[in-house]
Amino acid sequence: MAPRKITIIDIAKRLNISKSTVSRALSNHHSIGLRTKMRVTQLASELNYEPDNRAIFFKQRKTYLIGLILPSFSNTFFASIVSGIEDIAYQKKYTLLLGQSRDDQEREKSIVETMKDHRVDGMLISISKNTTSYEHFKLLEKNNIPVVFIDRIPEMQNIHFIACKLENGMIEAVNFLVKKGHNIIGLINGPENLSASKERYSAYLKALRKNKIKPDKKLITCSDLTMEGNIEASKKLLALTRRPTAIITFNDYVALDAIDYCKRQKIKIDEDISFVSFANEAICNYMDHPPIASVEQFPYQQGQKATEMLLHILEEPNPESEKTLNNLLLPSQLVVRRTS
Amino acid sequence: MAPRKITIIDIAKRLNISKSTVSRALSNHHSIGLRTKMRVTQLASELNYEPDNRAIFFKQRKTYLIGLILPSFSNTFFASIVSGIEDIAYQKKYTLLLGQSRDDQEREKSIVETMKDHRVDGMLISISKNTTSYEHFKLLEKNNIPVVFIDRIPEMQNIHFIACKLENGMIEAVNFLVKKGHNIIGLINGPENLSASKERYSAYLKALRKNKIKPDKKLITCSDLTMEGNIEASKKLLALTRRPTAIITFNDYVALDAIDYCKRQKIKIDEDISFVSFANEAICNYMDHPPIASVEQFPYQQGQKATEMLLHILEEPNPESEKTLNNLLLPSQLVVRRTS
DNA sequence: CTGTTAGCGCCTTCAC
DNA sequence: GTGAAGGCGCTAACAG
Repeated sequence: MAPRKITIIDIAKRLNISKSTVSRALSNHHSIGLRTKMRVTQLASELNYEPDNRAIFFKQRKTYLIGLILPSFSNTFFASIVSGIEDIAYQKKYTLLLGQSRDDQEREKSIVETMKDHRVDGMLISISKNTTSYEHFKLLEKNNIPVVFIDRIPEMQNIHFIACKLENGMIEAVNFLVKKGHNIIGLINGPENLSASKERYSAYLKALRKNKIKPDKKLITCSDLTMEGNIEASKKLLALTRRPTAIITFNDYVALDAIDYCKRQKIKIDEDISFVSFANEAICNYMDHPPIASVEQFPYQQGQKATEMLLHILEEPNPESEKTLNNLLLPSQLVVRRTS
Repeated sequence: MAPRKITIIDIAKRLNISKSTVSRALSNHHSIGLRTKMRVTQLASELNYEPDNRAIFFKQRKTYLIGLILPSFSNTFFASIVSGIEDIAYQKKYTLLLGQSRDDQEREKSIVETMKDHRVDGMLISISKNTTSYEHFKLLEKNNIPVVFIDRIPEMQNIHFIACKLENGMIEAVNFLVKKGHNIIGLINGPENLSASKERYSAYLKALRKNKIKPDKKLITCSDLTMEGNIEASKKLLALTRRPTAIITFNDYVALDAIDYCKRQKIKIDEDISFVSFANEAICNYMDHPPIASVEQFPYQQGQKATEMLLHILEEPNPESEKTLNNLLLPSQLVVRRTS
């Protein structure tokens, strides 16, 4: 049991006044005499009195806590999301509760429950790539805890979410490569259950068709986004007799592993093969042979918008009956890297 | 005001029993009849009853919340610290409150206050590189909120902390370079007020002396760790008439900027100049010319140890009078990169 | 076995 | 201007 701290009752006793007076004095209520107000604030600071927010929030049935669950923080994409979220939340006096799912559905579930138990006012979630059951999210709905999903969205009805529209980025990517003369363009996609993968996939097909290129199933593969998976996928595409001259990857990290693999196989980057990826990670600018272009997904902005959306929902407690859905798709954008 | 949720009182009323009975039934107290226990749990789940942890913690004067403040999450060093922390905290049912100081003292201060207001049980802090006043940390002490500092430690007396001992790493680094034939070895250090910088500095001098190399002030410079600062520092060292053949940098990111600068100046990496750095960031393995060696600082382990330390303090509420100090210095370790 | 009561720290009517 | 009383949701000491 933590040690007791100074409360308004302690102050009241010492001053021989009632706790309500102390309360009012501290919150600068107009109907309190200047003298008592002074005495109270004086003593309060002497005793190092600190109001207990929890008691207040408790009464208000509010915590000013937002639960945030991401697969991981180790890549800068998610780190940027966090920054965007934090900047908005911080302004509005909300604090973030943090959890990494590690792409583990059970862990995600358990974190959701913990945060629910902490009575967070709302949640921001980017789902794990292995999440296939959505029971834990429905639990939140039951508990009237609003959720805004970010970037990795579950396939559920009636949810709030924000994501980056990948279709246009993928089309720009394909167009870019075609313009450079490529017509055998491979795709290393992400886990199939992610909506982000499905979106890339269909946009890829659409873009090829627009460019009158017949899709070749052999040129399409998936990775689980581990280094091993990335290398495995690269191996598969590069071993084809009809080898691609360009590959579009799920994100920059996949591309980096693929490029590394090529180098070890003495396949020359930007000559034998070119890479275009997603995420536009800044670290790639330090590479000698980064992907020549990358689709920017604006993680910082996604984080900001998601938070604004959530706060909007929180501040506007409209009746259940007319629950309005909030969702937003920011357009992505192909960024061509400066050639060094 | 958030909507009211089901409470034990609601259950008690419907069942015509007292709320204490409900409370006991729910927490599986031995002295409750099986029948009532059944009825209670039954109704509870029907009504989607969810206990309010806050009321419980409120009584216990505990929150199971740990405040975490880091300069940023965008670099993987801090991301690893977070992972280490989270893994331990998660096991012990503690949840993390998150804040980024952005290396801004005022922001750090304000986050500390917010977390104090949320009555976190304890805090883990890696201080901002611009923090020079420690008032906000003393405030925490006054409030009996224990703090364990991680990696970036303020120069205060009587604090708990964990860091990585850099002296041995720096000495290994210098020895390594000397063995490779270098005797003009530069240093790009970090902000001077960081203890981590001071430690590198004195270890650097010590190591040179051990190797009978006379230190040259011109070969030592500092960066504020921004890209501009890193480049500025590189410029300065490389413009020397007695140009270093090797440079040790504060961390990998500094080295990357320096290497980038060299390349643009047509200074050949690993021929004209070699780099050794700190942090051993995995991303460097993708580079064509990463620093040839880097001092591993074990951020994940630091995070783990810090959390264990904090939890130990929390669970062992020994009287103020005999407050024991906890601190730990993990040894660092020079890691030589595979040459590709 | 179960009910009553009190209290965690604060705010907020309602009185005077 | 100030005090008294009640309640937020829950647990626990004390009675039966």
